[in-house]
Amino acid sequence: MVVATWNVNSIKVRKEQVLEFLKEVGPDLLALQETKVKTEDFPFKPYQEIGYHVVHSGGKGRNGVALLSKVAPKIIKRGFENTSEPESFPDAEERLIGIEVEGFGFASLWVFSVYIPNGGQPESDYYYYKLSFFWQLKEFFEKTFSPEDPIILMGDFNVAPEDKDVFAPGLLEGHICFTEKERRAFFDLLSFGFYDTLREKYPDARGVFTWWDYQFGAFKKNQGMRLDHILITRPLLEKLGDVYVEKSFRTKPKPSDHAPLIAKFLV
DNA sequence: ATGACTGTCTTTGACAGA
Repeated sequence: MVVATWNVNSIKVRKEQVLEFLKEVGPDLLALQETKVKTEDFPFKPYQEIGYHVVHSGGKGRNGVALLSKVAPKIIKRGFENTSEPESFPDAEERLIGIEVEGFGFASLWVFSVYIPNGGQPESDYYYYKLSFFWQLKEFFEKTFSPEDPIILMGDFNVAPEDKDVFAPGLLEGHICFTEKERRAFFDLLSFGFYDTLREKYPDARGVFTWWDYQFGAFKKNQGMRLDHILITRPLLEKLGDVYVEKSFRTKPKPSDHAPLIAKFLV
């Protein structure tokens, strides 16, 4: 089983690149974020034609999450369910989508694509919305699942968890996506029972990033951040193979500012 | 000159992204 996550920064602009990725890498499951389209405008057809089931949840011009799967989804979930204050997260349906599939040795495997809010300026209202989104997401998993359930939660978390996840920790301290509160919120989510696949395989690796600013020649200098993550529960951990960033898609003409992150499992 | 950002819509500038 091969799974991948990719913030495409507009599916309209990246439609062909996603098709190319599916043909080259052939993931069983692909999570997309920032599709930036209403569901009726999502280009389902090219992906369905090469054998993928596609579910999408999004709004006009911003946000938007999708899952592409070789296996047909049994159940689809959009946004938060069973949480204490779902009305406080009006855009949750554009930021979280999940499917239940059967296969890869699992009677029930849940797969989620998530796009955590960026947060704007640290300490702003939007920043606290981002932190609350993390807490609500954890509560969603606590109320809906057990850490013994096979779950893959992947997407753009807009947090670089540790110093080794950014190119210049001193320079970026206090910068959005790298503040202490955001990093705590990320690890609090992990405490549900999630494992960060990249760190399980490469605990000490430096310079492994998934996002590079479009400005300042950042990609060329590998001045990036590790903001995209594939999280898994324990039943999947023992089957984890390699995890890597497919940087080639950041070098193509008109790239997304994020590169795909891929995890392979021995099932 | 060895760098220059890229999407979207309320579109020809503002704004969000990170």
